[in-house]
Amino acid sequence: MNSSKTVGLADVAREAGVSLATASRALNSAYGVAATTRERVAEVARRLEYVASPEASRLATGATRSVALVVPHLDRWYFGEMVGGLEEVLREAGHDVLLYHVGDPEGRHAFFEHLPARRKVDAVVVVAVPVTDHERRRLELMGVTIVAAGGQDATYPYVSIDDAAAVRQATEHLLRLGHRRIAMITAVDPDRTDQPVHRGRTRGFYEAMVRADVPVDEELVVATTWGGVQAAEAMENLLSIRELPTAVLAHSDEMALGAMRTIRRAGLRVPEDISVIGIDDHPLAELVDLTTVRQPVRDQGLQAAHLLLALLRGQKPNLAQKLPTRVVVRSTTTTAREKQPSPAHPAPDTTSH
Amino acid sequence: MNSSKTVGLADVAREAGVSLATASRALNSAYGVAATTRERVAEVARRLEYVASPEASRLATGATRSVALVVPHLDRWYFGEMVGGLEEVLREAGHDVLLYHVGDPEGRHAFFEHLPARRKVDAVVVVAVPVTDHERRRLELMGVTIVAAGGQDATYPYVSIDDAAAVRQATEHLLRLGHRRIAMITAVDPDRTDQPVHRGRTRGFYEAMVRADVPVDEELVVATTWGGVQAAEAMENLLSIRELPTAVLAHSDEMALGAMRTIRRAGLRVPEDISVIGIDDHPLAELVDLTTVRQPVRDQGLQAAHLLLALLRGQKPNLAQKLPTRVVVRSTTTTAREKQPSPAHPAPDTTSH
DNA sequence: CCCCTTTTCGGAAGCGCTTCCGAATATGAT
DNA sequence: ATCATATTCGGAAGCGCTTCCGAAAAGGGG
Repeated sequence: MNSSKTVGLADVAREAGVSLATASRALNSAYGVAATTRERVAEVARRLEYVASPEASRLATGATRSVALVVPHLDRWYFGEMVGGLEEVLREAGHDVLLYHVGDPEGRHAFFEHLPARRKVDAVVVVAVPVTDHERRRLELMGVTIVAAGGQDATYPYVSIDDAAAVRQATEHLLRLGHRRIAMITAVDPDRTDQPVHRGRTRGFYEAMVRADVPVDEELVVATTWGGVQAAEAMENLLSIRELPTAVLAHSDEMALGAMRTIRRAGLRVPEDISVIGIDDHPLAELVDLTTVRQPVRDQGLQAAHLLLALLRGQKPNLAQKLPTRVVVRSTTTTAREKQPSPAHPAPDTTSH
Repeated sequence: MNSSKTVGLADVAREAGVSLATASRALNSAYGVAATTRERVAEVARRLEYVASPEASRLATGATRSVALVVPHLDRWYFGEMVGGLEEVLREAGHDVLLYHVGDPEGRHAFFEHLPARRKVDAVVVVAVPVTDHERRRLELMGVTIVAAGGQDATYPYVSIDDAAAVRQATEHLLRLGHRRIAMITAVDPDRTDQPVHRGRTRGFYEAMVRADVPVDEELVVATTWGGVQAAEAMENLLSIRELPTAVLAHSDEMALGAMRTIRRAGLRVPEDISVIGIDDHPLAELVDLTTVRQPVRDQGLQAAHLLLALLRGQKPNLAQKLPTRVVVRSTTTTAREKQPSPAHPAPDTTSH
């Protein structure tokens, strides 16, 4: 199966009539080798299709030239997009990208206790995963550079969006349309019991409301985990309130879609009866005409990777980068209706219990 | 930054009072070391938090214990899900997972010409990427085990779904609802000009139609690249046909959503005027109540990984596995209408030019 | 109690590359 | 032409681990 013997540096050196040392220097275009020699060696290497053994050079140099990506989910658009961005610049910079999925609590625990990436990477980027103090300490045991991509984590050099600003933009969009009874479905990370809701995003909402001098009805802000069906359920609660909201702001597009499903099933119309706005600008948001605030996910990945590379090079980059967001108006938001709508069908039974 | 010196095998050996050779054997639980010795070494290793240098052991053994994942997109649900499945079992089996994104033609070319994974992995899994003959030849240069996950490729041991069957199921669902004028929006891979449309899926449609003895109107099958907005445009063409279809079958859920947007913008209703069915059961499909045929994506990843591991172990697993699909009925399909609907607004101008 | 087999372990030779150091040769100034 | 300096290159010592091979120790049978 395996064609012939793999060619090693020794073969190249012999063929080019130089020593191993010179061959190595020539190929790494290091200083101290005559231009003509370098060219000759390079030529031979090309002809022989020589590929350096990464193991050997890593052993010799100590640098692994690879970085670990620690990701909590792979199956959500946000993470795929982020990883895509990271991978692109990392790969172009000649680094290998190792993927570590730390989904559920057990997987998470396993990762931080065993540190499978130990001794294998020069750096790790945690994407949108809030690390506990203990986990941080474990990570540091690896003794490598760490950066955060996305999420709300200031423990490491990071690039993300300004979550508060994003929600503020969404809220202001609704306020501008005349909405006053604005509901918010906040997201909480299921793995992190110590931090009940998404702090930044929630804060942005309150900021915009007080700034506009509109009182917020606490009944209208509900929390749930990320995910459409969870948000759909949360929306049921919202619909069981006496005085319905005229608009709802969800912490993600998936959640917004879930809310819309509940609204429609209750016989209400979007946006005539209730406006809906999400966050992300998920690719499908365009297809369902969802108004949302767009965040540049892929860019966050790209920037985070650049940040990491700069750090690795010993430069002093900007350690805290926030990328801008902006609202994309589509057709799920409109001006606030005047009076309470009467549902065609009553809302699902979610009265009290 | 780096805490103390990393402990090496030599430290463990010294501390345990044995030779390097014995320490190595003890830790790899190889044959030929007394149980008590083994235990003592293990204990010391644990206490010192010893972690073997993967570089060194790889260099010495020749096995890399890592596998490359070659993925054409990272930002689409299907691929994230697939990668998630692969990563899970591969990681549990102690392998590292290297990610290689081969998106556009240049990236693709770069990958197959430079073979960046060369000498770095024991195996590669190509996920849903059809490889050309030339690419196949390049890949083989790596001299490693190869499997395919998803997609329509029989060049390597694979696990995927039966594409023809999936579309047949979708078509039969529509036929059962009384539809006769069924349109299909087929997907074509933009990187593969030599293979115009998705063969399997397209075939399944024709099979179901002839089996039901319903003639297919060639005007009703249109091709486009994967993606919602592309499908939306394709749908515009479909709506400019004199006698409208009563149902449309899209090759993916994203495409189905695109089609729905066009239909609704044309003032027609889904499903009353036109039924829509997709393929995949994208997580958002549930939220928008899209009827679709579900394919087990994550399972394909899991199975593919197991297949790979078996191959690596020298076993003889089933080299061609097809996982079942089934239609999930939601609310975008209903019985065929009797008469031509009259659009509230005329369809967008797509008449001839 | 001796000799032969089995078990346990240490020495040492790599794995394929990088890099320090010094030798050899070339370059330039005087 | 001469000497100091700069350039180019080869020898050799690792990087941290695995594993072959043989020596030493332990076990067993007569």
